[in-house]
Amino acid sequence: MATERYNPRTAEPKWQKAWEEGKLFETKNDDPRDKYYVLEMFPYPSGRIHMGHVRNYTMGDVVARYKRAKGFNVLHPMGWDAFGMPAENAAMQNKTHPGKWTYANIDTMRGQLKSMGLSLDWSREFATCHVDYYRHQQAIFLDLLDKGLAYRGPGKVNWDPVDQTVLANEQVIDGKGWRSGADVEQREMQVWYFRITDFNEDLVSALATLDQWPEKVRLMQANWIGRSQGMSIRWALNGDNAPADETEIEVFTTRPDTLFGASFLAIAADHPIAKKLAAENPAVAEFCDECRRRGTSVIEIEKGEKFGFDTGLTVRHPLDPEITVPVWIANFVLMDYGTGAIFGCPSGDQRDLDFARKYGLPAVPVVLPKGADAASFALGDKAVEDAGTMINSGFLDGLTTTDAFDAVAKRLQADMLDGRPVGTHQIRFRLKDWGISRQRYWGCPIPVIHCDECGIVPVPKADLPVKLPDDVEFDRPGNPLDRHPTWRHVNCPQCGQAARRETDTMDTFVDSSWYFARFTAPWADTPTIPQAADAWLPVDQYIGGIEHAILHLLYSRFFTRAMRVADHLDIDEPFRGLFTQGMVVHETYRTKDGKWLEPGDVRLEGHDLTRKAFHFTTGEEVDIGPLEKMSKSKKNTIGPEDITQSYGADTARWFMLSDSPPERDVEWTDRGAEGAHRFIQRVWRLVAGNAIGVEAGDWSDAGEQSLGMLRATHKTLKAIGEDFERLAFNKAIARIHQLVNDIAAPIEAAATGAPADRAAAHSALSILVQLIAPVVPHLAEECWATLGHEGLIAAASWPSFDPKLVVEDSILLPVQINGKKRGEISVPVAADNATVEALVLAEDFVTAYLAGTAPKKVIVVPGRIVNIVA
RNA sequence: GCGGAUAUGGCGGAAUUGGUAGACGCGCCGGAUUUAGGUUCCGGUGCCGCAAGGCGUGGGGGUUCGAGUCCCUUUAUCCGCACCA
Repeated sequence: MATERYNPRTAEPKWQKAWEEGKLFETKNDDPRDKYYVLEMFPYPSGRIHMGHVRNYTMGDVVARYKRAKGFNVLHPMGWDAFGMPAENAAMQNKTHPGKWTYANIDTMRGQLKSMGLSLDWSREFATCHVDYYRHQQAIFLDLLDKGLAYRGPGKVNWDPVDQTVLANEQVIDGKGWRSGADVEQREMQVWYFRITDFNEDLVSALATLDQWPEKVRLMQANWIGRSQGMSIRWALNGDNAPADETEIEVFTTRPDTLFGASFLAIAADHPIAKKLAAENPAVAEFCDECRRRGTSVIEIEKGEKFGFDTGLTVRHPLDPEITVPVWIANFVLMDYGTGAIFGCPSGDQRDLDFARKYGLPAVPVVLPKGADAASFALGDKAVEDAGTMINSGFLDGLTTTDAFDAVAKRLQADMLDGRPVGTHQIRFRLKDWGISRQRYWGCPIPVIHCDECGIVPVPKADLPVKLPDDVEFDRPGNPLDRHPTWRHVNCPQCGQAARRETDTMDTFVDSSWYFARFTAPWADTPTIPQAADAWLPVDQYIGGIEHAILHLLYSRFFTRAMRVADHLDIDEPFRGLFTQGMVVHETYRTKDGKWLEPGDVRLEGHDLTRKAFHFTTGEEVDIGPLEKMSKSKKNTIGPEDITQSYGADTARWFMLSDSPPERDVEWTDRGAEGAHRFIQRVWRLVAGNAIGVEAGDWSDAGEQSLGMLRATHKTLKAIGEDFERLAFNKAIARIHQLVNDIAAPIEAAATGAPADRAAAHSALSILVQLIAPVVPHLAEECWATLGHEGLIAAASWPSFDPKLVVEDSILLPVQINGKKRGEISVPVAADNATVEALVLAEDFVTAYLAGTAPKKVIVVPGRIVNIVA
């Protein structure tokens, strides 16, 4: 009798209901078992769940279900990173309120996630845009203000002069405002900062403790924080034409050894001296404005043309006052880095060399590269950035670059300028303080009040929350909080005089910098319950996209430290294990006139190289484009419901983890999804088709074929546990395929055999179902019940492998002759090298090769390989 | 520009530490069953060659008994760069 096909459309909702009614995934804080906290980066409620989410949350769910089966008290929560710009854009476009749009999206997406069968604790769900969340964030802000970790200072923003609004970098397209098209200006204003640089040394050194983070991410963070050792050197300005009160320019350098190669000083357009010069000289002002117009993002500056302006000022060389060096303003020098001034050494730095060549500044070689001839060496188009021997450098000549560094340091620390050393050793960081002010509505209001009498006054904690007003309009650009008729007008909490609320809201990265702590006690009327946070944290396994490798993860690490200062928790690092998963990509389709088409609009014909695409309705031939991250703009998205409705959530889950290693991109293909579904049906046939014959029992008397089947099963069980621990899902899935291939025939034979064989088949099938349960939980429940097990598999313990069943007594060793495989030999596992060597040399194919000559050497790698050098 | 990564059959990929390259899946070819098709089952499938055999992990060079893996060099592609989340 043919087994009926497994029907996910009826099975999946049934088991989801059973889990929910049994409250299987609701986690208690007072559970005595060991904790395990698995967290996926929570989603921004953009509208619908996409395949990237499915992949991310499936990975987390496999870990959660596996760890739960292993006996841990697992915390696996879900929430919404719900503040942000897209909600305001939607509000402008659709004449709705950002909150309404956001909460509607959350409802949709929650439903989609639930249909995925994720083992989430929904009782801890929250959205960061809800006042019950952001009121606590305001409390934390006040604590940080109190501890000196939040402050207000000058900052630069993109200003759209037509829309009269601040723009995000994303909203600046080729230097123009995205809506107005106006040239964007850089404007300085007072903004709020978090003092992340207070922790820069710790943030970089503690990276060494994060041994369960990808090496790549740790490196990216270290480079981002950018610790560098060097010297701060003061250059005395030559007096006659220097601006008032300016006597020197301080420069930070990591290469004081190349000081004799200095041919100019370059300062940033925002350097105080440049500003003073600009105030007097329109040509300087024009040049500085031009620098600001070119944009300030690193990428624009580094890629763009380097240009400079000769100020006419000169400075005296710190090692030889006879030498004077001109001072330029240059667009590639940033006020944010170091001191906002550099000394240009054309021979030792490619950028400086290009600059010197462009403006006819001298370029004298000071480092002789290793192996170069001193007499003939000349500087070409390439600067010498590597170590070497000093030349043309006065008292440094002949020293190595390292020794020259020390010699210069010694000298400059002894030399005095205005009673202070000319040079001092310094450690500098590239990391800047975190600017958190956003001139937007849909964010957490910064809880301070500006009073003409008292200055900046924190909102008293008793007055929290500072709630966002609901009655706002998005009919024009700018921050609705600024033009709200009443919201900003309050009395000063200190003096009672009329005062103004801060209308800046916080960067949404603040919201996501502590949500993982909030999940440990989301009901608390304080930001955290410190005991709960300390018990659950750090997150044991955090999973998310590599795009967050720097900002979100660094901010969270900072926030954890800041919250410790404010006594909200007491841990070192927020995330013990980190995994960064790859994207889900899909082919793109465009008509000949360049319009994007959805996969559903396209009909594919042919195979591989001959493959062509045609527009479904017009029949027009369509260009098949490259694999791209699924995105609305390129219309190459596949929604999870497309799959769940036809194949079920398990198919989507299985496919998302198949084939591609989880850290790499995976391509969504219909064929792949079909393959995943085929496998699900295959497992169902194997289980349901044999369920009548098998039953639990003693299999110790089972036949050799049945025991072989159990050996294969237990070996796989052992290996899969290791795969899941390492998040090697693709390998686990390959192994499960292999196992099903191996045991399908023995199962069928055993199911109609002796009681011991039928018991063996029952045992093997039960283990197989448990192995797939973390990935395809609905199918596993259906199979589990069909095999006659009581209770839900979601609540069952992970099986343990039988050590007797995973060892072999003989092993097949490959035999190489001169490094080429020529045959195999079966040897006892216990055999020593001499025995193996003797056995190998007696083999026919070996003696035939050697033809009577003695081998030069025989290498036996126990358990691995034998190589004969003839 | 700076920083980071990747490269293996027709395709996605596997190969714990330097030890059988191509597991597993997709696709394709052949067969069986059913047949309206799909499904299902069995066999084959790196390349060249009739075969013996040879060649094969982006290219070039090196270390080693042995290299996808280590070293040098080179090419191509991808990602991040501080107000997108």
